[in-house]
Amino acid sequence: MESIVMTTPFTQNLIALIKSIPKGCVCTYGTLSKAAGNPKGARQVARVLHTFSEKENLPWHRVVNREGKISLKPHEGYEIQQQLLETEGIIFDENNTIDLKRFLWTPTLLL
DNA sequence: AACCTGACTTCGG
DNA sequence: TCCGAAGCCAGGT
Repeated sequence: MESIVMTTPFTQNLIALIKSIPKGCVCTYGTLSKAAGNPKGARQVARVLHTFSEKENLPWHRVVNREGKISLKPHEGYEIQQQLLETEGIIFDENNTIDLKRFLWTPTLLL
Protein backbone atom coordinates (compact mmCIF):
# COMPACT_ATOMS: atom_id res chain seq x y z
CA MET A 1 0.00 0.00 0.00
CA GLU A 2 2.79 2.34 -0.83
CA SER A 3 1.57 5.63 -2.12
CA ILE A 4 4.71 7.17 -3.48
CA VAL A 5 3.89 10.56 -4.87
CA MET A 6 6.16 12.70 -6.94
CA THR A 7 6.41 15.83 -4.88
CA THR A 8 8.77 17.86 -2.77
CA PRO A 9 10.19 16.58 0.52
CA PHE A 10 8.31 19.36 2.19
CA THR A 11 5.00 18.05 0.97
CA GLN A 12 5.84 14.50 1.90
CA ASN A 13 6.87 15.58 5.37
CA LEU A 14 3.59 17.37 5.58
CA ILE A 15 1.67 14.24 4.75
CA ALA A 16 3.62 12.24 7.31
CA LEU A 17 3.06 14.87 9.96
CA ILE A 18 -0.65 15.11 9.36
CA LYS A 19 -0.92 11.36 9.60
CA SER A 20 0.83 11.48 12.94
CA ILE A 21 -1.56 13.89 14.62
CA PRO A 22 -2.92 11.93 17.59
CA LYS A 23 -6.60 11.32 17.94
CA GLY A 24 -8.21 13.86 20.20
CA CYS A 25 -5.70 16.55 19.27
CA VAL A 26 -5.55 19.27 16.66
CA CYS A 27 -2.74 21.05 14.89
CA THR A 28 -2.52 24.31 12.98
CA TYR A 29 -1.46 24.91 9.40
CA GLY A 30 1.48 27.03 10.46
CA THR A 31 2.76 24.55 12.99
CA LEU A 32 2.64 21.74 10.49
CA SER A 33 4.30 23.66 7.70
CA LYS A 34 7.00 24.85 10.02
CA ALA A 35 7.68 21.36 11.30
CA ALA A 36 7.78 20.11 7.73
CA GLY A 37 10.53 22.56 6.97
CA ASN A 38 8.83 25.67 5.66
CA PRO A 39 7.53 28.25 8.16
CA LYS A 40 5.63 30.03 5.41
CA GLY A 41 4.18 27.09 3.64
CA ALA A 42 0.91 27.13 5.51
CA ARG A 43 -1.12 27.28 2.35
CA GLN A 44 0.45 24.13 1.11
CA VAL A 45 -1.03 22.33 4.06
CA ALA A 46 -4.44 23.19 2.73
CA ARG A 47 -3.41 22.00 -0.71
CA VAL A 48 -2.18 18.73 0.71
CA LEU A 49 -5.38 18.19 2.60
CA HIS A 50 -7.40 18.82 -0.53
CA THR A 51 -5.28 16.57 -2.66
CA PHE A 52 -4.43 13.72 -0.32
CA SER A 53 -7.06 13.58 2.38
CA GLU A 54 -8.85 10.78 0.62
CA LYS A 55 -5.96 9.13 -1.19
CA GLU A 56 -3.80 8.96 1.90
CA ASN A 57 -6.67 8.76 4.34
CA LEU A 58 -5.48 11.76 6.29
CA PRO A 59 -7.10 12.98 9.54
CA TRP A 60 -7.88 16.27 7.81
CA HIS A 61 -10.37 17.29 10.46
CA ARG A 62 -7.57 17.64 13.02
CA VAL A 63 -6.14 20.63 11.19
CA VAL A 64 -7.49 24.03 12.18
CA ASN A 65 -6.28 27.58 11.75
CA ARG A 66 -4.15 29.53 14.13
CA GLU A 67 -7.12 30.95 15.99
CA GLY A 68 -8.24 27.50 16.94
CA LYS A 69 -11.13 27.71 14.55
CA ILE A 70 -12.24 25.65 11.61
CA SER A 71 -11.17 27.23 8.35
CA LEU A 72 -13.88 25.68 6.25
CA LYS A 73 -16.90 27.76 5.38
CA PRO A 74 -20.29 26.80 6.78
CA HIS A 75 -22.03 24.16 4.68
CA GLU A 76 -18.73 23.40 2.97
CA GLY A 77 -17.53 20.90 5.51
CA TYR A 78 -17.44 23.13 8.56
CA GLU A 79 -20.08 21.30 10.52
CA ILE A 80 -18.77 17.92 9.48
CA GLN A 81 -15.32 18.77 10.77
CA GLN A 82 -16.68 20.12 14.02
CA GLN A 83 -18.66 16.98 14.56
CA LEU A 84 -15.69 14.75 13.84
CA LEU A 85 -13.60 16.66 16.34
CA GLU A 86 -16.26 16.60 19.02
CA THR A 87 -16.49 12.87 18.52
CA GLU A 88 -12.82 12.65 19.39
CA GLY A 89 -13.33 14.72 22.50
CA ILE A 90 -12.38 18.16 21.25
CA ILE A 91 -14.36 20.91 22.92
CA PHE A 92 -15.65 24.02 21.20
CA ASP A 93 -16.45 27.07 23.29
CA GLU A 94 -19.32 29.50 22.78
CA ASN A 95 -17.38 31.13 19.95
CA ASN A 96 -16.87 27.85 18.14
CA THR A 97 -13.23 28.05 19.05
CA ILE A 98 -10.99 25.25 20.27
CA ASP A 99 -8.79 25.89 23.28
CA LEU A 100 -5.40 25.39 21.70
CA LYS A 101 -3.67 25.53 25.07
CA ARG A 102 -5.45 22.33 25.76
CA PHE A 103 -5.79 20.50 22.46
CA LEU A 104 -2.95 21.70 20.29
CA TRP A 105 -0.48 18.99 19.45
CA THR A 106 3.01 20.07 18.49
CA PRO A 107 4.60 17.65 16.07
CA THR A 108 8.05 16.24 16.61
CA LEU A 109 10.31 17.92 14.14
CA LEU A 110 11.65 15.72 11.39
CA LEU A 111 15.39 15.87 11.66
C1' DA B 1 1.69 25.11 -21.19
C1' DA B 2 0.57 29.38 -18.62
C1' DC B 3 -2.13 31.63 -15.19
C1' DC B 4 -5.18 31.81 -11.23
C1' DT B 5 -6.34 30.55 -6.83
C1' DG B 6 -6.59 28.60 -2.29
C1' DA B 7 -9.39 24.47 4.26
C1' DC B 8 -3.12 30.08 5.86
C1' DT B 9 0.56 32.73 8.20
C1' DT B 10 3.71 36.12 8.82
C1' DC B 11 5.75 40.60 8.20
C1' DG B 12 5.96 45.64 7.66
C1' DG B 13 3.96 50.16 7.93
C1' DT C 1 -2.96 47.13 17.80
C1' DC C 2 -4.83 46.88 13.11
C1' DC C 3 -4.65 46.14 8.12
C1' DG C 4 -2.68 45.40 3.59
C1' DA C 5 0.83 42.80 1.06
C1' DA C 6 3.99 39.13 0.50
C1' DG C 7 5.37 34.30 0.75
C1' DC C 8 4.70 29.37 -0.64
C1' DC C 9 3.68 25.81 -4.30
C1' DA C 10 0.86 22.62 -6.77
C1' DG C 11 -3.87 21.48 -8.58
C1' DG C 12 -7.41 22.94 -11.58
C1' DT C 13 -8.86 25.57 -15.63
